Amino acid sequence: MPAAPDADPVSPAGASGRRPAATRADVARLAGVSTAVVSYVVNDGPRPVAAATAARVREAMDLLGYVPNASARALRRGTTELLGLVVADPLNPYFTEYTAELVKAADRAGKRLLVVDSYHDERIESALVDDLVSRQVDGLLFAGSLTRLDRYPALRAAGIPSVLIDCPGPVPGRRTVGTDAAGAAELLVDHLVEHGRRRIGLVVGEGGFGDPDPREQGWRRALRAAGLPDGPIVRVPWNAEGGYAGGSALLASDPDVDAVFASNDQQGIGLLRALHERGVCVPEDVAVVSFDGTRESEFCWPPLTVARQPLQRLARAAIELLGEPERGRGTHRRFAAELVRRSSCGCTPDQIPATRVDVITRAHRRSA
Amino acid sequence: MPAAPDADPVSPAGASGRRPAATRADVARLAGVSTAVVSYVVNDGPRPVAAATAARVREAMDLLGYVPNASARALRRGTTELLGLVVADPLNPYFTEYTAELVKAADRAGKRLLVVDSYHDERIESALVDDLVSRQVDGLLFAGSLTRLDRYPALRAAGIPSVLIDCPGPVPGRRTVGTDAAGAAELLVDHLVEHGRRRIGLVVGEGGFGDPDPREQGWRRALRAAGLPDGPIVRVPWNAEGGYAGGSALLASDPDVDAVFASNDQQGIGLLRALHERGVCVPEDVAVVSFDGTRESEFCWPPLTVARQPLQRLARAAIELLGEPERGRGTHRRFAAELVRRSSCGCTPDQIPATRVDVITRAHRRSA
DNA sequence: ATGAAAGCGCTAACAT
DNA sequence: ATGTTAGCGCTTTCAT
Repeated sequence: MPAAPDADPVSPAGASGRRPAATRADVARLAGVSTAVVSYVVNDGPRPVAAATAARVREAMDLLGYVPNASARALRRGTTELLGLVVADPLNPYFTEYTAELVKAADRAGKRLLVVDSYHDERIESALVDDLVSRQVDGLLFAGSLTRLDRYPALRAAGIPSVLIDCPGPVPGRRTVGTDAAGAAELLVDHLVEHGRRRIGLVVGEGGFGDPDPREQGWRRALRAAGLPDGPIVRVPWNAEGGYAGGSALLASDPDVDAVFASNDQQGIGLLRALHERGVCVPEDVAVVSFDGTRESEFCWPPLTVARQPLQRLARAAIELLGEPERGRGTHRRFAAELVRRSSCGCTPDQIPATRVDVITRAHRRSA
Repeated sequence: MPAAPDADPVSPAGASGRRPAATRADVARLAGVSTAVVSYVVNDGPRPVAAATAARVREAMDLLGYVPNASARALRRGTTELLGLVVADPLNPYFTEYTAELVKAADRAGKRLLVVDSYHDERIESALVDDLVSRQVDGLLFAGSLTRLDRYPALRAAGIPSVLIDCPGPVPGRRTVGTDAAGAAELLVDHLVEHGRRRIGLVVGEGGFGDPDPREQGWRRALRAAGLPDGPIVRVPWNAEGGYAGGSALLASDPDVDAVFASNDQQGIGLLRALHERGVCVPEDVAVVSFDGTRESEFCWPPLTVARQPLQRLARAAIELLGEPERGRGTHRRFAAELVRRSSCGCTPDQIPATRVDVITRAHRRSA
């Protein structure tokens, strides 16, 4: 006799009218065990199961194409293995690269990341946080904004831990991770000084962390230490358009500028364009350095000398911090940026360590 | 006397030992109604509730800081309002920009996006898909790989719809959306021909869609139509390093090349760097164009002339497609790319429409 | 307009 | 080592 349409155990239904997914009870019935045993097999505990029984259960699961229902499990266990990430500026490659590292770091901890974009809009952010809380995320990460916890009573009430992941300094009562931005600025400005630059401008973002932003503090401190006067400052948005506008303004206001520190890569890249369009040579006429060290900084022209943020370590620290017990006074994990010499600062090829593309070139020469 | 730290009714528990979250039953009790009524209020249906009663319920919810439990709701309703997105190449800005648009488009449909990165690894992808199925996602989006459905029986068995979102052409039995890549290549090569370029090379990726990749088909077709011989081809990875290596190879093998079409922006950007390092002027000596039109293509130097993919429309189409009833033969939604003239092709300023930065510059001049 | 209650799939305490 | 079962929070049918 012809098999019923449902005979194929793996994809038992046609395109339409598929039969309901197998549950734990179906598996138990087919394997001739109780539902508890199936649970023990699926979760590898908490009770032991005889090897032969476990094998029968696994066979039944395969046969039925059984997939556990995460909603039911979450309801029962009270944990979703889900983390929320709220990104204020999802267009900035710094944050997308950071996000990729967070996805990896979460994965290592067996968690999935629910990414949500707020575009710096408090109302959007608020609705999104409510949704994440409702979805019972085990933790919340905030990127690119100093989200105030008291705006989200639901978060606090649910006792969901949260971390500010792009935070140059500690915040009382909060868990924070970040790169020492002031130190990075000093590193960069010192380097420009070593190259003999004397009139070093600053392009900085609007509404950063603290006032003045640590990047500005570091820039100023390094200038003082070198016995140099403050260079011109311009405050613009944290993006390439901002850097472009800032570069134009700087050039117009102070023709003697011989170097500029851009507070993030995007501003640095916009700045580069402003310089190119005016026929200003980089680094001969004006040296440029920036903070972040995203991939784009390596492939613009000329390649940007940067203070690179250690994204992998930041991401892992952020995930770790979520798991740690609450400490009333807050916890800050600070990382140092690393100076990456490329050519925009005035370094010559012999001063620049080999990069990925150099390796490519060499490999190509060999094979040619 | 100082208020106890716990006095705030909204976050009633201290940092530790917080009390369990309020449930629907708590709200019902406080409002003096049944749990069903609370449901009706929360969901605005399916049964009507008297205005006064609804107000009482809402008050009780506020008082208790009640947040619905999405896991319980999902368990009961069988839908999570969650979509999965599997990204093969999360480092490519094209996909991160696409992802941001998908997040927005999903949001419009009241859904959240669970983003997961496969890094082109089938084993990782497989584990990730299983997890997403287990989490009961309402649909699955695959970016950057032609994932074969038959590798995921669980997906099929669960009847979860999926869409290939970066697909230049139809695939039998699948839902797909994509830009007409062959048409985009023609658009670009035609444009180079108009600029008088005669020896137009191609940098293309490895293992694209079909064989040859539509970009190569379009490039060849446009050359034939112009009565030009095929230019040199080089096959390299779909990233900046690939474009760099490809550019180096092209230049070495064929010194007469006067233009190159790069199959994506990243390759175009790497190519630009190879050209710069060799002192080749763009566009004077070699014109460059690429396919994608990511933000980075606008801010590299010189700005790249590109065929831009309509990401917002693609993203919306992808989300829509998930909601449509299954059609056995598959559905493909194709979009045309748009030619964006910038300077890398040889267009002069008067041939280039105003861009964002021009507007910035003008605004700056006015205010100066 | 509202209430009572079954049951979604799973886990784990308590049986045996 | 394995079975039984209560109950997680919610939706919705069926009463009233």
